Amino acid sequence: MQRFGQRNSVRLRQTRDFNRVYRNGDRLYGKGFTLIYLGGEQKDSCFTGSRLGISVPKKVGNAVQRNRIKRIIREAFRLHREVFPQGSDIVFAVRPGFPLTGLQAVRDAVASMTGAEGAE
RNA sequence: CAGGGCGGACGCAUGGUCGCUCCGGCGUUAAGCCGGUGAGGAAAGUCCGAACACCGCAGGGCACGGUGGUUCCUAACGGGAACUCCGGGUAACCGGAGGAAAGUGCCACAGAAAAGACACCGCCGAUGGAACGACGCAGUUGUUCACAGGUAAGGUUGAAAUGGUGAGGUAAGAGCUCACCGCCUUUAUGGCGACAUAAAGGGCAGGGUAAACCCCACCGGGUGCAAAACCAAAUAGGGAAACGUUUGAGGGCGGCUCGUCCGAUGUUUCCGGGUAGGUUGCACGAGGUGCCGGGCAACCGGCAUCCCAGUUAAAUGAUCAUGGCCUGCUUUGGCAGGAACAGAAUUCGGCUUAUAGUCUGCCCUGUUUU
RNA sequence: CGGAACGUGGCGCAGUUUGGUAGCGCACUUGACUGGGGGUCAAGGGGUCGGAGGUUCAAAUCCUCUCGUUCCGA
Repeated sequence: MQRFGQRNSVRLRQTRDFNRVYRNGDRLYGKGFTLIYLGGEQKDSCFTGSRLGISVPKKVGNAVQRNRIKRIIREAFRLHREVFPQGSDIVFAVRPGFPLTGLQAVRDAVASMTGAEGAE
């Protein structure tokens, strides 16, 4: 069985990391969310893999609904990393009216946005 | 059996696989491995009260804010318990609570009047007065007037009208007098107290509103774990020492070693404050469970036993299987669907609000049977 | 974590302090002026005052709880 470890080092935690991605990153607009990513040569981290940050505004729902969205997105990133941009800092910005409730729905939505690079 | 009142408990379970936080162990470090651990009754709202930390502070008063039957519980509270009075309910039970006799304000419309009844329409006009008569010496008496005066019975209103009902009394009336009820005062008894009961007396003053100002009693210093403490980059600035100071470090203009201008603002080292960042604060506590004892109860005491989340762009998840619950279809089997409100953020004690459904204790009322 | 403001016809706002009639502008409807539109004039309709409970004779207004929106400080 293949292991998909995901420690905290693959997540964006610092405010300056978020700001750098927001300022210099490329954006992909999906239904109910936006994907912002910054390529490998621009990020100053020595870490080679991708890092993920999730942003869920308060308008989406109460704390239970926001936590559930974050957990689903994090699980999708862990199990289906091939559909996300490679070697980048990624911010998954959720918008009000986020329609995706299941793990597979998130994976398909991201795969259709990023195109053939991760669709296999 | 039906309806109702007051509570209490639970709020999916078990297992496999892949993951996450923290703790312990192994590993020189790292990568990692093994074991353990991980949301609630409201974690929510942030409406009160405290602990803790920093700042302020001689003492007292004012102002401001809060609380409001009594006694008790508690670290404290606007919380809780028991009791008192009032109101609601057949009842179990539920809800409310200082002062309107210190002062001020307000009470629209309607109504005579909305609070000091010298007021208005009325009623009376006994007594006094006037006019006209009767008998007539004085004077007595009748009628009328409604002048002085008496009165607050009645007056369509209004949410609310100055004790109520009945009788006596009167010119008409009036607690003017009486009976009952209400109210007030005093005394006695019971109770820690709120208050209750009884007796005697007063003839009745004192409309409502304090979630209007206010008065009385009690309480309250401010800010909050992003508090606060410790470690501590980069940049700028501060202090000290050394070097340098018209024998000129350094800088401006200029293409330039020259010229000209400014001129100790300079360099090095050290120190202190302190930002980003990190660590502590930070989970053994007014703690949980059980038993015993005290108390009507809230609660308190003793003994035994347990350790029970600790994140910081913020972990507690995903998926599969089995079982239980509910709903629909179905002859059983079975199939399909559903499972609420809601997520720790320094920590406790309360309050309030949200909540699919399940189980359960005590009590009240009605009906039936015995 | 702490604090503040707002919610009133379809829209934007007064009225809340000091409780008794809910008003203004735009919009809407009808009619007149015009051959018609626009415009003007006249008349009219439309509001559980965010929700629930309470105080009061009476609540948009006072008190308590609650919902939503917006903003501020660390």
